[in-house]
Amino acid sequence: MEKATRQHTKDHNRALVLSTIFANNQISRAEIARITKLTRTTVSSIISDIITEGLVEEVGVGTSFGGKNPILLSLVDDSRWMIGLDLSHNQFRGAIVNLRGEIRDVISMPVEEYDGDEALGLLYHIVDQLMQKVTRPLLGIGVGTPGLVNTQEGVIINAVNLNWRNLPLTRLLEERYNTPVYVLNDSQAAAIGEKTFGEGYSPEESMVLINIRRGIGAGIVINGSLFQGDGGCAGEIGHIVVVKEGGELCRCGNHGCLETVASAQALIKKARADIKYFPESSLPHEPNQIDLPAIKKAFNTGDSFTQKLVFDTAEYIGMVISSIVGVLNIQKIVLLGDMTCFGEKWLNAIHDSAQKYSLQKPMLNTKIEIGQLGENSIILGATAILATDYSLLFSQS
Amino acid sequence: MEKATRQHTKDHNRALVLSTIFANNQISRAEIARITKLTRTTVSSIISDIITEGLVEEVGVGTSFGGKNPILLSLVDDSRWMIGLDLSHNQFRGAIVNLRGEIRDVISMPVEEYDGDEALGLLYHIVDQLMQKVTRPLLGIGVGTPGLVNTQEGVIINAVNLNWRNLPLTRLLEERYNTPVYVLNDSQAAAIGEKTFGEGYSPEESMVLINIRRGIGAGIVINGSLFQGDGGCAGEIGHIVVVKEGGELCRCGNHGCLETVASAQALIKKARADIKYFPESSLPHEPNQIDLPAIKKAFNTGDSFTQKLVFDTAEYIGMVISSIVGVLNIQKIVLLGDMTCFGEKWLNAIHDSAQKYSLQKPMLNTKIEIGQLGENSIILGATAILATDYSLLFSQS
DNA sequence: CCTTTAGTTAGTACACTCAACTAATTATTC
DNA sequence: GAATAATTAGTTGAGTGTACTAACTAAAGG
Repeated sequence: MEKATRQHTKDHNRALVLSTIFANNQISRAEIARITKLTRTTVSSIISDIITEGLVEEVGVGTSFGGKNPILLSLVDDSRWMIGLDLSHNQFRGAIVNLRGEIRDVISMPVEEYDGDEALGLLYHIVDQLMQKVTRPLLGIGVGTPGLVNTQEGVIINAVNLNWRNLPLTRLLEERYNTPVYVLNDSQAAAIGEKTFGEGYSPEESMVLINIRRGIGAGIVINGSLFQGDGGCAGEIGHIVVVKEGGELCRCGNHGCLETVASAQALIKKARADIKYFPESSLPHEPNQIDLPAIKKAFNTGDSFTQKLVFDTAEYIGMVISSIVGVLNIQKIVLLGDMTCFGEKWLNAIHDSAQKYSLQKPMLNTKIEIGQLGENSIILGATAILATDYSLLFSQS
Repeated sequence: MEKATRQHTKDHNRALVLSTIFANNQISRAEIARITKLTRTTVSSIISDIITEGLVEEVGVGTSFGGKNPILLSLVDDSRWMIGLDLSHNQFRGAIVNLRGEIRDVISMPVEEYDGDEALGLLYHIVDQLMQKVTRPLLGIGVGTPGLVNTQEGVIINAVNLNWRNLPLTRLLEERYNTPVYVLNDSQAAAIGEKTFGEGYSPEESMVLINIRRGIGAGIVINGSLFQGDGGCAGEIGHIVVVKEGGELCRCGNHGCLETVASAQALIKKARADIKYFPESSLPHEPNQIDLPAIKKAFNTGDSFTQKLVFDTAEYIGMVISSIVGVLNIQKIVLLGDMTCFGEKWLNAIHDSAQKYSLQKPMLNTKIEIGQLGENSIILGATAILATDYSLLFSQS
């Protein structure tokens, strides 16, 4: 617990006003006062400050309801820019993003052959290029990376694919670019991204985002803020054992992890291995030709072999969701990643499975959905953590 | 988000000072100022207020380290009392508790034949009696009850054993006794109790308490405060399905829930059913004579049939813990309830199982322990939620 | 012309801070 | 061992910043 001062009060109320403007495209001072319960005086004073800082502007006059017309205020979307990085795919992607989560520029570069220092060099290269295109005040750099991350200290503890261990990425980037840096696990970033820039989330809501690609990870938002756990690896659900006996060996050393049965890679592997027993299947019969698009196509044509495989993944994902809901009773689960290409049917199968393995009551009110931001969620989440750190917005003027 | 005012600042700093005094048996104003980083002036002013309110008193003079002797302050343990109720056993237990969690009076009454309104009457009866013995200012009444609870609205949604449905207990008790009332699920209360009055917990820590008796429930403390989930039933882990195929029917309607294989009742049932196949076992061979003490005795003598049964429960509990740790990466798990009578061996078996079913890394730093407060944890937790609601402490004077 | 709403201005309240004070003790010096 | 300096504890009174109140102007509707 930290002591409270006037400054905290002020920062809090400024953040309150700013988030109210953020949530309402156009809004008057009086309306903000009604929503926040601050007095009109206080709101006017805060608005005057943030107009000076260029964050907000007067954009017109609203309609009167029996009195003077309100002056409408609006966020200046491009008054600050941020750089967001997504390191979790075959390509590194970097983007310039504004306060509304609109992407102003993107660079992506394949990383497949690189790892270790080379990968870091590629990262620098991308940021160097983006930096040259930054013509507005920069809030900072946000990074979403695979692997275990200690966000507080800004260290990537272990990113297997990139061969990074104990990489102090925050310090490296802050020294090189002299701007605030946040490093987040990719699934955690995606969760924050969906929550901040997706539709229909209230600020204090809890939600869990499950990111299913090669690996499987989750980002957990509790009462509106990211929960990272005592060791920073909350959400590492890919290695929960779901096949109790005879499970396949996982890269983590255990057998029967969720990743071995429900990831995109596991699905492809299983399809390639079993296709020879199902000559009637509409999947390509040459294992090397089986990839996710092929599986999707066969799935959509109703091929029963493929459907069985896909629904099996849904069964396991549903099991883990039932655990999550049983433990946390969080009523909003968002799914992301390649596997979401199987759409509604897959989603319903997951819901049925989750229902099957858990108490009816909590599950009835639980909504399982597919993420709204698609491939951008990680980049947007990495920057969202900057945009919602109002101290960054206030220190610049 | 709510607006911030001076009052919030003041309340916050008062709570900060008070919790500092709470955490240090005897402490001077100057030391509080150093710890909290408030100025000595501010600390003195706050102390003056809370001395007037009787919460704190000057208890002596400390040793000087080259200057004026500090005046030592101490919490007046009995300056406020609370009433705590534990409804989760065969007996209702009610107690008068002081600010240090010391029990000043206890009443317990068997509830076995009662349910519904009769049980409520019994509850009133206990509180009536306790109320007569309350000779200090009362902070309020805290209730730990089995079943699903909506704490915000103070409604017991469903307590099967007591046959309560949508019982607005908070309102009923507040109207009857005209004092603040909190109603919590029993496992949640126990978690708060352990955290507040147990040794070795830091205020902002996360922990999960797993309560294993007839049923199994968990209380989840995240960043120092109770997390109840969107529907108030976070921690309902007893009905996570752990036996995927051929599991026994659970009272919830599903098959293979954790409760059906790892609760005290499940253990007894299994022992009674299987004893006939193990004539060499040292357990009583008459099923009706098998109860928990008997099982404990056989377990401690090294009876292999009994050990197998007990370790099987540990295996399942470990599985669920592995899910919890995988999802939340919380490094402190506390176990409570009848089953803790199997001690270290059982605990180690749980740890081994959890290790087996989860990523090594997060689990290595996870500590699984047995609760420190024993049967009092629910009562103490129900009152802890009152004692740490500093607004209650401040509104009285 | 009255009422209502938006927004501003001037002054107030209050919680924390600062600087300077008193009080009491230890350490140092002669 | 007495005088002095230095340090620590705690208080006092003035000062500061932030939100609030009340009263104002401006502009619209009825």
